[in-house]
Parts: sequence; C-alpha cells; structure tokens
Amino acid sequence: MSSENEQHADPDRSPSDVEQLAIEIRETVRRAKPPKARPRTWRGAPLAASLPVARVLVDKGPVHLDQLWDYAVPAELDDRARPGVRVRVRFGAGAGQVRAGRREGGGLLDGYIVERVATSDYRGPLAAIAQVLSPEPVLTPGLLGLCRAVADRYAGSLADVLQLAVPPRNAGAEAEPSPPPLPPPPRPGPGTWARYPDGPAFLDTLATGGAPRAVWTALPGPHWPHELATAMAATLASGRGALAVLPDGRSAARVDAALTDLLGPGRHTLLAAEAGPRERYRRWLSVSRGSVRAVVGTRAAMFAPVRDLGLVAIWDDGDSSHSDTNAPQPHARDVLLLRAVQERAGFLAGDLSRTVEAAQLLQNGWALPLEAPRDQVRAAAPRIRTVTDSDQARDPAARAARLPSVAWQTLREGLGRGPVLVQVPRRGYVPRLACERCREPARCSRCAGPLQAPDADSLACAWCGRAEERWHCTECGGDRLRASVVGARRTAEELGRAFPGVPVRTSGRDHVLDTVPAEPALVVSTPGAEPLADGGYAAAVLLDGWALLGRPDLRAGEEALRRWLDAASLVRGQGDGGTVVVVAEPTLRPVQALVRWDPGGHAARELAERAQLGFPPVSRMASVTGPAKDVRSLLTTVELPPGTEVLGPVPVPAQEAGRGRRTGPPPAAAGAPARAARRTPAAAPATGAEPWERALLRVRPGGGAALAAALKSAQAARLVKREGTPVRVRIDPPDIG
DNA sequence: AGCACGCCGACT
DNA sequence: GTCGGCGTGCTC
Repeated sequence: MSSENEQHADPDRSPSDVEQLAIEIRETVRRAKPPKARPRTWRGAPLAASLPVARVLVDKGPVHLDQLWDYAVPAELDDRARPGVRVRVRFGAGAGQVRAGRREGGGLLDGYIVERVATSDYRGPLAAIAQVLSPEPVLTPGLLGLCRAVADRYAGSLADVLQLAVPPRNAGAEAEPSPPPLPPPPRPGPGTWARYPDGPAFLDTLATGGAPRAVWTALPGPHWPHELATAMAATLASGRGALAVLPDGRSAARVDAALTDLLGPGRHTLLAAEAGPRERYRRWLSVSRGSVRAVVGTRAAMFAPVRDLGLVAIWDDGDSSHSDTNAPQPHARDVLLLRAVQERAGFLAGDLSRTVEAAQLLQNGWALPLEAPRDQVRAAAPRIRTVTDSDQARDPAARAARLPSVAWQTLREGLGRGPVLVQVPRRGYVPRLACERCREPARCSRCAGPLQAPDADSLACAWCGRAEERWHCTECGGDRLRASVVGARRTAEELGRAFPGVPVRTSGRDHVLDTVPAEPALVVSTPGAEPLADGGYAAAVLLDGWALLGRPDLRAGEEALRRWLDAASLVRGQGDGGTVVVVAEPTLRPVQALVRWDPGGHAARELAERAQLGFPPVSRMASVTGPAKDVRSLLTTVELPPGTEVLGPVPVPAQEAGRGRRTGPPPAAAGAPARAARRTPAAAPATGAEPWERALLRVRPGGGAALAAALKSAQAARLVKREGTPVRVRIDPPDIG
C-alpha cells in the first residue's frame, strides 16, 4: 500500500493536487472531550496519492439530497475505491462524533462512488469513506447516465431510480467468477421474418451494426417469440448486445427458449422474478461483467447493463405491468426509448396490437412500421364474427351459460376440431351493475356513485350509502339491471353443463395454465391468462365485451382491442377453420378494428382524437395528489413552464388516492348512513383525515421535461422548508379517466 | 430525515 | 446565572 510520500508510477498523478486540496480528514476528536473509542477511522491517515476525492451518491435519504457528495479516499482504500463500487459513508450533522458502544451505523449510509477526482469544490473538511463494501463496479457510467435520464424524465430522485436499476448485493454470487464472453454468433437466417416485406432488411441493418427503429405489428400465431429472438441474434452477430423486455415471466421464458434454440447456451440470460436473489444477482453480474450480451426479462431488466447495446426491444407495450410499481414508476417503453437514444441502439416495439404511444412514434417519423401485407394478415388471422348478447341461444343449456346462439354453435363446431377458448373478463374489473338494455353503469341519483346490491332485492350507493328505491336508467329509461359479469369459475361450470362430456379447464389469476393439448376441450380464461394451445385453438368466444369497453378509462377501447387480439391470435388462421366470436356491439370502433384485424388503424384514430382533445401522449401530463392544502401550496410555489394548464384540483375518493401510507378521505360508510349523519356534519371526516385532492398539469408536446423539472424542484423546496406532508407527483399518470 | 446550533423565557 | 423551548439550517 502506498504511503503519502511514495512516488507513483501512475502518469496521471499530479502530486500537487494533494497539497493544494488541503484535505483535512474530519477530526473526530478535535473537541475537548475525546470519545472513548474512536470509530475505526483514520485520524491523520494518509490519503490516496492520486485522485483523492470520491464523488459519492448516497443511496437513500430525502429527495433534496439528490446530489453528489465529496469524500476523501484514504490510501488504504485507494485501489478498492474505484468508480462504481458500493461504499459506506458517514453522513449527517455530527456524524463524525460517534460514541462507542452506541448502536451501529449512526449516520452510516450506503452509496456508490460515481467518480474519482483530484479536487473538491466543497469548502470544509472532507470526511473519509468509511468502507468499500465490495470491489465490484456495479454503477457503470452508462447505467448512471441512464438512471439520471430516467430520474429527470419522471421528476424522481436518482437514488430511487438506482434502487430499481441495481440489484441488492449477494456476496456469494459476487465471489463466483463469470465465464469469459463467447465470440459473436453467426448471422441467423431471416426465418419467418420473410413474411414481413421489410423484415429481412431490418435484420440486415442490425447484423451490420446499424440502429434501425421500428414498430412491429406481429402476425397472429406462435412465431413472434422466435422472431424477436432472431432480431436479438442478428444484433449479437454485429458484435453488440441486445435487450428485450416482456410483460410477464411466461412470455419472457418463451423468448428465452427461442434464444437458446438460436444461440445455444452461454450467450444470453433471463432476468425475471422466478430465480432467487442470489441467482438473479449472479445473472445480472454476468451481464454487467460483459460475459453475457443478450438479456431477456421482465420490466426490471430494462436497466440491465448490457455492454455496447445494439438493440432494445419491448413486447406488448400496452400491458400495464410494464410500469414499475416503485417510485418514480418508470415505464419500460420510455426507459428503452431513452436507452435507444443515449446508447445509439436500435429500437423495436413489437405487439399483436398497437398502443397510441407506438402510433405516435410512427407518426412523428421516429420509427418505421414493420407490418405484413393485408392478405398475409387475413390469412394468418381467424375469421371474426360479432354478436350482441340479446341474441340468446335457443338451447336451454346454452341459455343458462348466457351464450348467444352464434357463440354456442361456434363452440360446438370448434370442439369437433380441437380445443376452444372462452375469454371471460375478470370480475371486479368491470362496472358492478349496469342497465340491462344499454349497458350504462347504474349510478346513484344523488351523488352519481356506483350502485351495488347488498342483497337480492335492495340497491344502495357505494359512496353515499343512500338506498335507491326505484332506479331507472338515465340514458335509455330502462328499469332492469344486469348483474356484473359472471366470473371464470362459474362460466366454466355453466359451460360444462352446456357441453356435457367435454373437459373444461380454467386459467386465471390464481392458476395460469401454460399450454393445453390439441384435444377438444373448453378452456375458460381471464384476459392475459390464456394458455397456448398446441396447434392453435379451433375457435374462441370472447364474452361480455361490454364490460371491457365500459370501463371509465381513457384507454378502455385500446385495452379491449389488445385483450381480444391477444386471445384471437392463439386461434388458427381462417384457412384452417379458425373462428372467433366476440360478444359486443358491432358498431363500436374497437370491435370493428378486431373484425378487420387492424390495430394500426385503430391506434392512429385514437391518436388523432387524443391530439384533438389535448390528451396524452400528445400532450404530456403529470398528476399531483395529496392532502388538499399541500396540493394547493405546491401549486402556488411551483414555477410551471409557460402554457401549462392546471386542471383541478378536485377531491379524490379513497381508492384513487392510491394505496399509500395514508389513505384519502373515506367515502361515507356504505352500510351506515344514519350513524354517519348523526355524528358529524357531512364534510368533516370523523377520522380527522384531511380531504385529498388531485390536480392534473398539462403541457404542450415538448414541454414534458420542463414540467418534470419544475415539479421536482418545487417538491424539493417544500421538503427543505418542511412545508406540510409531501405530495405524490406522477408523470404520465395512467389512470386519468 | 436527523441532528446540531441558537437565541429567547422560567427555574435552582 | 443555568436549563431548555423547538425555530433554522446543514449534512461532503
């Protein structure tokens, strides 16, 4: 270990830096009373001869600490204290005075060394790095740059983003060496990419080191995982790395299997939740160390530190699980877009459907479409028929199963040729009660809250608790209600009776079936849980379309179409007799898009409409949610970019305030209106909880970054001044209705 | 967030 | 004279 006076061979070393710096290690005992036992720090310990200052990012802590802090590097930690390593530092007023015997870590925080520099701007004595936790350089410059960009985009702190991007350390995994990298594989053939006119050229660009950007509308059927893997393999052939993010472990595993098929073992890895922490970290390290250059995984993999990235890909970007659930809730599509730009990589958004965001990438020319010609689409897709559920079947068993006659016939006919799929919307996902005639959700006549039926023959409002004596529909005047959709389990029972002797399988949230064999069977599934059928389903029936379409959400139409296309793509093409029946109003736009198998047209129309109405993603939005007075005070302090519109604030009911530490104002208890009324005057919540509000902020296209920056600094200012409780800031809120 | 420092009122 | 209220501000 070098001492202060030793000459270094390092040509970068400039000895005067050390003297000029006049670093004084924080003297823990300069006060009158020395501690009984000093912490094992280094009173007067020599500093690193070269670059004795470490700029450290502290891992946790309040938002306004979102900056780098300078620490002195003691000589004995010189060679371990490299950029990117995890360290432990003392932090906080008086942190230097550590009393022996007190509890450990008073002021000891974890962090990362971001860089080593010669001098510090900080005027004052620098504390020394307390400990280098591990010599593994986990926070590489590229990863840091990405995390910074994500933090800026989402008005979040760098430390929060880092927590998503860097997995927790596991000493055992770190001790294992990673194998040396394999040489680039040979170029894969185009395979089924030949079905897309621009497919082979796309692969060619990737294989020769280019960075093409595309929105890929995959043909229905089982080939897309292999096609996605082929694009990754082509990128590897150029000597670069590739990353694909999928919405769930099941689809990621399919692409992983396809990669194994194309590349053999050792060139790729799967980063998904299944593996335990040690295995996950082991795989992550194999990527970080450069021994593996292709990564497929679920959303946390979006940060995977793939070296020399040539392609980022996302599959099914409309799936809500692409939004991280931890602050600042970045979306995988946006993170990968940032990476494509920052790391000059190609970009591929693949989907059976199309989101408005993907349509926007096409519209502004950032990406090009990768689509099959119409006749190919028609051949690969099943035949789609629509039917309304007023068309009840004659067969009593089918009526009991609430099947329209066309649906019943389709199932019966399909069962002669193989497995058939029945998609049932998830219960609780849908309006509770609706007009039987026009499907308008039933609402309270006083407060417009949703009505529910506590027992067979009474109706009450879920918000205000008022009993509804004589309900009638405000839209069509109907006076009969329809109960909510029947769940998958009961549908399965009813179908079992309608088709005696046919095996019935269910797949849903609790048990998701992976695949079903080619034999005739009824497969009842909730959206997203549909098993693959060996050889494809002979037919499918998509029940209760009204429930998917009727959700009070900006994306209801897009989401319904996505769910339907996902299910319908598992059905054989119409040349092979594949048929799909969707039970929904045939004039609605998403239903027509399904019939024509035209997700691109649907997304383009949605995009045009959103542009006209000033909705995202054309305009950018942020939401600010919290106790009313805090929301309002933030709104008065924030320096919004010119032209920002402020919508609201409006009161938010408890469930919209989000699951958080603190819940919003409780809506008056549904079951006990009388008691609630007696206790307190209407507005004052009995619990003392303050009413919550939400404001939406909207900026013109291009103003998103400025809006995020303004919100972040206003939030930080409030924290510094300790004004009230922090409010929740969410960029691109998904739930605006 | 912690945790010191600091500048005003009641107490041994 | 000293203890101590928590308002203000810093933490490398």
